[in-house]
Amino acid sequence: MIIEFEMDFNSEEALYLQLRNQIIMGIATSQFHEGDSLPSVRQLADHIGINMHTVNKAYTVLKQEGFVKVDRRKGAVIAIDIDKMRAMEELKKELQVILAKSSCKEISKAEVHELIDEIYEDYGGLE
Amino acid sequence: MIIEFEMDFNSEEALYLQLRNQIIMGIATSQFHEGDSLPSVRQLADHIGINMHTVNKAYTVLKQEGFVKVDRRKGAVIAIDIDKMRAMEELKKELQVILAKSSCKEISKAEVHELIDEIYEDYGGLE
DNA sequence: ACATCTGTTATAGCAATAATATAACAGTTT
DNA sequence: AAACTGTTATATTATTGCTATAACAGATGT
Repeated sequence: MIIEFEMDFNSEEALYLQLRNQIIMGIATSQFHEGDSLPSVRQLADHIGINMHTVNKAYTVLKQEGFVKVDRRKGAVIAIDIDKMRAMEELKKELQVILAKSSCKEISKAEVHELIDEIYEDYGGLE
Repeated sequence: MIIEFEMDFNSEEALYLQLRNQIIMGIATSQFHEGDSLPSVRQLADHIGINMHTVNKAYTVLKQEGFVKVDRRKGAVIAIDIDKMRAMEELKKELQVILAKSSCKEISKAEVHELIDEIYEDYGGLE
């Protein structure tokens, strides 16, 4: 299975974070499932034309954040560690800044809700 | 008017971004109003014990993002430029990553909505 | 007028981060 | 044995964050 990752080399966002984000969104959109193996660091690095260590850093972060476990045999395997409390706290902290910005720009609560629904449609999670 | 900013010098988050975020949240929570002047870069820098240029960078970013206009006489003045289209696009892009994370951690759509309402209570914006 | 405040600009230095390039090591698979 | 896996180590380059001085031009208060 080869997945297309789209790197923006002109972005301010670090390459390893772009990769991390796309993998997380890939899990949320069911492109990756629990137990799936991600490509090896060398394979993926060659494929998208970046350094091995940059991919490795993305995998290490994903491990740290509880999205994958890395196995010497199978490489990085999707394995979600659900620490919901921690996730809720992070979510709240991130939303506080983002919503403050939105509120200042006169985006209504209803509009935010609509946007949430729209995005959550693609994420096949719970209701 | 002196406002207390709480800097975390051990945080990974850059000081100028911490300051930017607290000012934006200050606007959202009506601690600052349109037309209010922020402290001068030197005053604020001395007050919180950081360099003048770090404060200046926060102000410059806030100007860039349309939250303040800086006047040679009055310093940095709260002046919100409402580019709603742009704000909506940014919001969507930021939410996509955050909600993907949340979805993976089994945070339901309903729980996100509750959190939004909770946060928006403090932001005296539109309904 | 003079001193003091404002933002702005320039230059420099230091530390940390991002990304790359090799290289080697220890397991696993074929 | 050869080819793959993640892991670790070292080194280099570029960029960023933060600090430190210093100076300039415009506005303000006495």
